[in-house]
Amino acid sequence: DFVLLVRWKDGEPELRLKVRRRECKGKDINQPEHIMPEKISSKLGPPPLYSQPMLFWLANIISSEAIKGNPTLEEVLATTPPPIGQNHWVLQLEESKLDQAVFPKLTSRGPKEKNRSPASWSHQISAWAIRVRFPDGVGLHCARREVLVKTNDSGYSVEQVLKFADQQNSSVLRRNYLGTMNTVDGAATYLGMDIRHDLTEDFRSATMRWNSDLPLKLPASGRAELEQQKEYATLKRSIESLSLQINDENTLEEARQQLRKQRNLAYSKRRWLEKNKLRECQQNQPINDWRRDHFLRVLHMMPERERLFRTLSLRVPLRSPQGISALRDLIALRTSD
DNA sequence: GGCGCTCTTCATGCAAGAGG
DNA sequence: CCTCTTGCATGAAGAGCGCC
Repeated sequence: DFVLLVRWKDGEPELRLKVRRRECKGKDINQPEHIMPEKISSKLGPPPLYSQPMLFWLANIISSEAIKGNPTLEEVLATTPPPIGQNHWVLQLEESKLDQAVFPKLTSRGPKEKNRSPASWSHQISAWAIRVRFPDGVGLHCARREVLVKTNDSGYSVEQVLKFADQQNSSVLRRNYLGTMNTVDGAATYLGMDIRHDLTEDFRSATMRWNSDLPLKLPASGRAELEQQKEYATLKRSIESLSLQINDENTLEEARQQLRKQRNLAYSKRRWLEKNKLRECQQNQPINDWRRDHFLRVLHMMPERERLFRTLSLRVPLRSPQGISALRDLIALRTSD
């Protein structure tokens, strides 16, 4: 279930999206629905672009040509709701796209038809965190937990929080998500002072290590150490001997198949050793000056990414020139090879 | 010690990139 | 173009954790 509509908000058109998860917790009835508005703001103005959910949804929707008539970004943003009489206008979706994966598998050649699986998500998110130099990775549920802690603290009823999280039993929320740290400002409450809401956040993230010098590839010293290892050397020799046998003209085709299989196993074993060695190097990497970073040196290689690097952190509305520029870049990245 | 939940590890297969 | 090699998805098993 997927409804995109446009309505007036403070004299300007605003896009709003409602999605219902098709699969959630292994059931297919009573799925939770989530609403995402285009405009999010506070006294300080809007949040940074990267945290505005409609940015990514809109880029996703437009690049997958999901709206009927396949309008451009500019046409979608120019859509205005009816003046009087009706509150909103629902943007019709392309029927054939409704079954398409919202989060498709992405390969180096662009999106694939198939859905991304939850298991691979969990792996990938952790890998992304390592890539942005958190040596310990990040669990899929860390973000969920942070959302639920803050939601629980925002004055909503427990019933609404549970519905939001699609949890049936409040003990799951209390035990597994809210954790041991409560957000009550005990001292201020007792003394009748202003209650603070920013006390626990830093402690929740205090164990997250970050190292700007985290190696993403096995350094030469690590590789040398690895090659000294007996297990690694044995593997290397067995791969070589298997390759010799495979290339031998006298080897029967059936035997060759078997040998290939053996070699593939050896490859993955070797990969596993290399990965472990890399993890070890990452864990032991001392923390150096954070300003020594390679990112700025390779940034120029993809203009879209270079612009996104600058625009995504700006605190501007989605419809601002910078917001539209970010949307265009995301669409370009998502549609190009 | 078992349970429920999640994350990590490990094995496997397939597709695509790299290299000759 | 063919073969070797790598990257990644996938899912089962294991580990860790808190609770009872």
